[in-house]
Formats: sequence, C-alpha cells, structure tokens
Amino acid sequence: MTLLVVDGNSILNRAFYGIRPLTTKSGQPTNAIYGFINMLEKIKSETNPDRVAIAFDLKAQTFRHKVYDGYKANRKGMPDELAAQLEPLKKLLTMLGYKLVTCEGYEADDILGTLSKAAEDSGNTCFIATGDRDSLQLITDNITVDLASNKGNIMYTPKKLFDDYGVSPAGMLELKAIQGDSSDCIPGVAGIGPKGAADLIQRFGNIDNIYENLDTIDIKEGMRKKLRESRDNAFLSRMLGEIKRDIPIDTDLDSYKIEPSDVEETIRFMGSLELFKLIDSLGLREKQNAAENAETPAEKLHISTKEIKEYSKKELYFAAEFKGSDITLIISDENSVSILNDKGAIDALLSDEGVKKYTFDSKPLFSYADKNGFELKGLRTDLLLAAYLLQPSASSYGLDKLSVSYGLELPVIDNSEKEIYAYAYVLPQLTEKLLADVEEKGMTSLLNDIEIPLANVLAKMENIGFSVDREGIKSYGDALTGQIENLRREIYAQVGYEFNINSPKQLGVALFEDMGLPAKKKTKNGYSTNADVLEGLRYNYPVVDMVLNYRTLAKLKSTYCDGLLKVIADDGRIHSSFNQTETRTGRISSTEPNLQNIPVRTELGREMRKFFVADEGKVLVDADYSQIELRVLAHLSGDKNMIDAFKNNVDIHAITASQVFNMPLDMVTPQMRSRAKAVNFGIVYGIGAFSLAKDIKVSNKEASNYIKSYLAHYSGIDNYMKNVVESARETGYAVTMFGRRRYLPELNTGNFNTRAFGERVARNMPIQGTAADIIKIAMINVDNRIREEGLEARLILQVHDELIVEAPAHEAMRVAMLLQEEMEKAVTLSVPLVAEASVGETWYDAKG
DNA sequence: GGCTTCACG
DNA sequence: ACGTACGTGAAGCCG
Repeated sequence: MTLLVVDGNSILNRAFYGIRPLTTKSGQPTNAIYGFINMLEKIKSETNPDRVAIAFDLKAQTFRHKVYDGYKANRKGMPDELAAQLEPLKKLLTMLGYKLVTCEGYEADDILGTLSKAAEDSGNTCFIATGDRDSLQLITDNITVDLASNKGNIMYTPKKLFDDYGVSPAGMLELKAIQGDSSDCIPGVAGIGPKGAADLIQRFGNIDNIYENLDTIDIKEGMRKKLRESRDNAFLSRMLGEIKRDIPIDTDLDSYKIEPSDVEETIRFMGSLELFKLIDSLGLREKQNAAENAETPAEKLHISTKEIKEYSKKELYFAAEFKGSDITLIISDENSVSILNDKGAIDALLSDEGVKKYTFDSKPLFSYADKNGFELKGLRTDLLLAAYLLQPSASSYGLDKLSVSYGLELPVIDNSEKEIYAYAYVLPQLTEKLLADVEEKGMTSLLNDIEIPLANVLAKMENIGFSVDREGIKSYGDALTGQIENLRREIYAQVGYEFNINSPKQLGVALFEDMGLPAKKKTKNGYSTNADVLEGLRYNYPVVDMVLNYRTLAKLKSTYCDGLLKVIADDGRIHSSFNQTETRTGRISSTEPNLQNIPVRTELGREMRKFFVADEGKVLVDADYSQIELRVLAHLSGDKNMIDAFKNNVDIHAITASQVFNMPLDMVTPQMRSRAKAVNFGIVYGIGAFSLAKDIKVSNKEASNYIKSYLAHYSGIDNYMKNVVESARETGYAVTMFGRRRYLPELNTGNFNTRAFGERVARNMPIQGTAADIIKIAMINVDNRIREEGLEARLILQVHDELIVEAPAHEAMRVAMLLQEEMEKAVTLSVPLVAEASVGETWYDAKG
C-alpha cells in the first residue's frame, strides 16, 4: 500500500506564487486553489497512492502578527489574496474525498513525520509532497520526498539526497544544527554557513563526533573557535530542527482512503469558483454521467512502450532525451510509444527533409545536429516556441501544464514512470490544438519564419561560444583585489570600525547613524544606500566616494572576473545559453553567463571587453542598430515630425531638444540634448513626470513641461500612445508589428498601481518587441547569407541591438558589409533602419 | 528565497 | 490620492 502525505501549506504557497492571479467575476481569488489541485493531480500521477493525507498548519493565519525576539517573523503573513483561498480549498479537498489532518500545537512537518513513520512501520511505502527541504531528514528506502522546486518536482530517495548533498537523511538534521535556519528561528553555529556545515558533516558525520573531538580534528582554527562558542546552540538547533514522529493524530492508514462526496455538489461548488477547466481535467462530468448512467467510469488509457531499430513513417512526433553525447527519441506511434536509440538511424531521420517532424523544444536538436555535422531538416513545428508565443508571460512551459490547459489526459504508460513517454504520446493531439491556436491568433508566420529558424541560429551560437583571454581576466582581477583591499582599509579607518561593506544594512548604519550623514530614502529594511543616494553625497564625504568606488570594483571582481573565470570551457571559450522563451517582450536572454550585460558604460568596466577576443587569425565584426527603438516608434506612430527627422538622418536627440525647448538646432546645448535624450527614453518606457524629473534632476513641474511640449510637437506619438493603451484594454493584449502578443490583465484591475504599470507596458512592449522581432529576422538572414556565400564567419553573440560575428581576418570587410546590409534591410519601415559595423581583434576594439 | 544592488539594452 | 519608466541576470546578504 502507498500513502501520500501532502504538506498542504507548503504546496498552497507554491501554487499561489506559481500561478498568475485569477479571480472569479465577483473578485474571489482562485489561483492558489487551481494550482493546488493541479499540483496534487500531478503528484498523484507520479506516486500512484491508494491513501492520501493532506496536512495543514493551524497557525498559518497567525504568522502575520507573530513576533519573535523583537523581530518580525521572517515568514511573511499570508497575503489577503491567499488567506481568502484557504477555506474554499479545504472545503473542495474534502468534497473531492481527501482527509485533512491538523494538530493543535504541532507543525505540518510533524504530521508528515508521524504519518510517514506509521506507514513505514506497518510495512508500506510513503511519499511526502512538499516544497520545504526540512522534510528531507525523513527519507528512508520506504519514504520518498517529492520536492516541488522551481525546476519541477524532484524525487528524493536516499541515493538522490546523497548525490545532491553528500549526506544521509540523518545528516540533513546535523547540517541544520550547524548552519541553522533563520526562517524557523534556529540559530545554528554563528559564522558557519551551508558550505562549512556540509564540509563538517561530510567529514565527521554528526555534531556529537565533532564536539567529542573538537580539540583534535583537522579544521581551521577560526572554525574551531566558532564551533566552541556555539556549542549549546548547535545541540539546541538539532533538537529544534528534529521533526517529531509520534504526535497525537490518527495513524490508521485506512482512515486516509479517498472517499469523494456527491459529484454534482462538487461540480456546483467548483462552478461557483469558476474553475471550469478543473471540472473537466478532473473528469468530474464523466463521473457524474457515469453515476447517472450507473456505468463504470472510463478507464485511463494504457499505453505500452517498445524499442525499435528504425522508423519508416513520414510523420514523426517525438521528444528527444540527451545524455552526454547520446540521444534517444521517444516517438508517438499509434497506440504505443516507440523508443529509438540507434544513433545512425536517428541522424538519418533528423537529416531527412522528407520526414515531417513535430517536437517540443527544438534548440537541443539543432545543437545536436550542429555538433554532429549535419543539418536538422523537415522540422515542422516546435511546441515550446508555440506555447511561448501563446503565453509569453508564463514562467515555464512544461508539457504537463500544456496538456492540462488543452484538456488532454496524459496516458498511463506500462512499466514506466517516465513522464516523457506520456508527453511524447500526446504530441500529435497537442500539436493540432496548439497550432490551431497559433494560427487563429495570427502568429503562424512569427512561429515558422522567425522563432523556429532562430532556434537554429541560437543553438549554433551556443556551440561556438566566445573566445576569452583567461590570463588577462586573472591579472585584471588580481589588480582589482589589491585596490579593493586598499579601499576597504580606508573605509574602515574613516568609519572607525570594521564591518561588512557588502551588507547594505551594515553600511546604512555605518554611514547614516554612526557617521551621521544625511539619510535620504529608506527601504523597508533600513536606509537605502544605492548609487542614486550615495552619488549626491560623494563630493561632500570622502568615505561615500570610497564606498562607491569599492562597489564598482567589487562588482567587477565578483560578477565579471570571478564569474566569467568559472564558466570558461575546456576549449577556452565561453558558451552562454540563449533563452528564447524567457522575456515577455520577445527579446532573448543570456545566462550562465549573461553575456548581454558585460560592462561598457565606464572606462574601467569597458576594459573587461579587451578579454573577449577573436581566435588566432580571426577578427570580431560588431554591428549595432542606431536608435532602433525610436525608429520603430516613429514607424508605429506614423508621427510626421519624427519620421522626417529620421529621413533626414539628423541627430534625433538634438532635434528633439530644439523642438521641446523651442530653439534653433544650432543653439541646442549639450545639456539640452541630454535632457531631450532622457525624454526620448522616457517616452519609450511609458514616462511619468516624477521619474523623468528624478532622472535628469529637474523639478517635477519642469519635467512635466518637457513631456507636454514633447507630445505637442510629436502629436502623432501622443495619439499613438493613447490608442495603443485603449486597444490593449479592449483586446486584452499589446502587440508588435509582427503579431507577437503580450497579454495585459493588469489593465482591467482596480488597483491604481497595477493598472498604471499595465498602461506603461502597453506603450513599451510594441516598441521593444518590434525591435526584438527585427533583430531576430536580421540574425536569421545573416546566418543564411554567411552559409550561402561559403564564409567561415560565425555569428557568436546578440545584445538586443548589436550582433557580433567572428570571422577570418580576410573576410572582415565582406562580413562587415553583409552584417550592415542584412540588419538594415531586415524589414522596411517608413524610416530608414541604420546599422554601423566595425572590426577589431577584441570586443573592446570592435565596438565602434 | 526575497531583497538590494548594479551590470547591460 | 495613489507611487512613480521598459526589459533582463548575477552576486551577496539576511531573516
């Protein structure tokens, strides 16, 4: 028998923060209820339990006011929107037949501990579903923790736990004894964090061992001292952190059978919460019909798997799994799922144009093909990209969620727990539904002609990487370390004592209390110490100047020097990941590392770019768009003045200044130009006088006059901005020139701030998004041209309005021309698109 | 894990 | 009267 114990509060929290706000027409929030039931269904499908208990904390509602030791409890009180969902959820769970368990005076953890022990003691298996890592101490061979994390659910068995943490389940508690846990007010050993704790427990097993031999074990003296001083806290922490396993609750497993109450009543209740999709996905209507007809409910679809050696049909619906350089295709094949492992057969299929391919997430396939020296041909769709276009604001695009939201039931696959088999199986149905949706919304060309070809380009960029000068970065970093240490000493001398300069809290106290500097802003945790605030003080207080310099250097050292050194691959190059489904506007993003925010604005930071180099005998060709967002705005708004300005190829910020300040062009001062530039940026971002004033340091009144004057001179833009918000409110979304959408439920909320935010986004997204569409088109065309012309050059990086190509030196001029040409003619607007290219051996030199 | 800060377009 | 510009990612601190 299998018991599933669900940590109700933990899962509820995940559901609440993981699902976008949903409410009924009357305003009752429902997102957490919806998310909870979906997650519960997913967990059940993973664990297949025949008994289910759902544990709830009794004191959850009281966190809001709870105070520990004079500090506000770390756990925030439940937001009202969440608290309002707790009782309806409990009622619904009960109607669906689940038993809820609470226990006065104990936490939900203790319920998990007690029930899992009861299950194991009676010779059964148990799954614990939670988002809280505390429960990992409960794991045994018969007790598995299904941990909900940002990356999906992870099944923690003793082995998986050891792989991830290097300790046994009991070791988790020992870890906690040392590192503590502030959210549960467990002190631990002061000064030792997760790393130190893990090292100690991996080497010595538990704190009893450590303390019995404290004087002789081989550890640093500092650590010995910390351990000695916190001895009592360590043992206390272990006691506090230990989950209880014998609290007074019903441990008879048979009490936890699932016994649904009246289906009709349940449907009515869910209907009142407007959870219609859930009624369907839980199959309640079928159950109701079945009950009415006294028939047995439809059985779940059982599917078998079979291994195959080849595949001969002309339509291939499949998911791919990668392990190292190995690939496996899981193919949806009539009433079964076929597994194809043969690399030769797979490569042949993937490169055969005649085989129409439908999959989810094509970038790894393009990458695989590129690494193996062939081209992926015949790809008809990528459902991940389709899902992104349909819902660009989603946080992730799991096939499970997708199936649920399109009303598809995932089948049970014989002899397998692998979800991917079920996902592969539903691909044909899902493809049909998703593509119909994409077509209906007018995004078919966006998907087929931009996003899918772009996935290929991005895969190749990831594979190629960017060559860097490792030794250069190291010595630059060493120089920084010296300067940082000097600054640190001087700051300590000025303040009069040592503290952690990296801690905004400690720094705020040092500057604004102990040194008595005039404080400006406060954050909710203390004084604000950001550059904006400190900048105003740096010329009067040398210590502030030092802190600002310290911050600059520390950032360069930790994020850029240390950060980049960590990710240089064996080939001496940095292979960033380019994410195509991350941003809500259509831009791509770059991670591990982020190569789209390498410093450039200050000379010291810009030095960093000297370490981004071309290989021996090659050069970098860098081209960027000039004012692409303002040009897009000119086009979208049709404003005559701005279109003329761009047609005449004048300095747009200077001409804006002359219009806003009502001056002849040759009378515009640099200050006026820079203020006009800020207004231009502000317009693109959705502008408010207050923020503009803060940005350019003028009064609110003055800023508001600038904006008025701007909109009077560019009346086309004024009109456009009004219309674009209105149309977004009516249709529910903002849209780019190429039909890319961003849904804006914010526009119809009652909250002023939320709505104002929605309005700014409605103004900004079409501009930023259209610019993103344009450079994507340019990337595809550049990549094609390079191949058609047989050049060795390769596109290696995109930074929103900038493309970088690495090319043999002799191709430099040709590539520079090609880049400029393809970027400028990517689309035709009512103003010219202008791109400028330059060449150099490093990124520093190649950037115009 | 959330907050603050700061790097980019 | 509200609170204050769009889009990202990484590092470090702390409850």
